[in-house]
Amino acid sequence: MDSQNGNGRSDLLLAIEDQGHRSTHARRLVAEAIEASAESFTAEEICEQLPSVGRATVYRTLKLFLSADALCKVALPDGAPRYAVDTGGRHHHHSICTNCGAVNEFRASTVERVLRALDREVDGEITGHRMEIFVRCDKCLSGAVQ
Amino acid sequence: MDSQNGNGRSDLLLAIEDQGHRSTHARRLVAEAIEASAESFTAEEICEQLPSVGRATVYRTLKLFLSADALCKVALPDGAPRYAVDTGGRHHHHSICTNCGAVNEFRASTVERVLRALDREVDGEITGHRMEIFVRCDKCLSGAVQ
DNA sequence: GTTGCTGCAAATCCTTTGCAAGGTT
DNA sequence: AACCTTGCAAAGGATTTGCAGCAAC
Repeated sequence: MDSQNGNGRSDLLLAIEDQGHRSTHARRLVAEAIEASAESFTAEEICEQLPSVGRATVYRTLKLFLSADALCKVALPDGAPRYAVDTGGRHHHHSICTNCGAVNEFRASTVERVLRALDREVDGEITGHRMEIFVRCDKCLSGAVQ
Repeated sequence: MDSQNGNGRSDLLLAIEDQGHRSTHARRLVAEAIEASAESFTAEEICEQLPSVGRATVYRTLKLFLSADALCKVALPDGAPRYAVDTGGRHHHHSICTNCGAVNEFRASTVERVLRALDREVDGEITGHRMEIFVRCDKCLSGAVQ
């Protein structure tokens, strides 16, 4: 659950530095806000928490984190977009609690197998996919959050 | 592939009539435009084809068709929304050709089986899911469309 | 004649872009 | 110094809403 590495430097920040992007004040603030958020969050929430950072910069920074695979963007059933820290390495999918917004990753080898099987069932050649699972997480089921 | 039933009345229209909605001129026009479209389409395309129908009405009508399960709404990898006629009855998923926009349904019993299996792998209780498969369809593969 | 529907324009939500000023290496 | 980033404000795309007039039942 520790979102900082031993150096006290944000993993998110490191991820984009690795891609040649600069480590700026605004980006550091956004990274910290993200790492302080319990569950998933919206871009707007970051903007509210960081009035000193322009909305455009927040979006640009989120996009950088996304392209560095340090963040993932999911959508609730109604399409409302949410972001969450992405820790897994390889390809994986996400489950989103529709009650509290908690996002979890799961590497479903089964899912990959199915996709391969679908290749025969589907017209054409599969080039990609999107898959999200909506849940009511254990915490919410046990009443921790209404 | 016939989108009209034997009565010459639009299936889309019938679907919302069954839900107690009125059969109006604007709705008839929207239904016809949809049934005349080859592959998937955007709301904006319908608006362009029907200058006499207000944009709000187009969206309201699309929403009605959606809630009657006569239409489906999918999103391309970049998130761009598209609509397509939904003919299948039961729960199913869609494949979308990223080249021509063709949308096909497939009832992947395998997928459902996997979802059931995931119940054990995922934290909490599964309440829903979203799954889209992106393809390059046979027609596009064979060069029919660049 | 009710009640539902329509078009219009304005509003909303999420996000991007142009640009001049300022920050980072 | 050279180039990247920033904040602001405006633009954008998709969709919704308020509302007065009109249409379907």
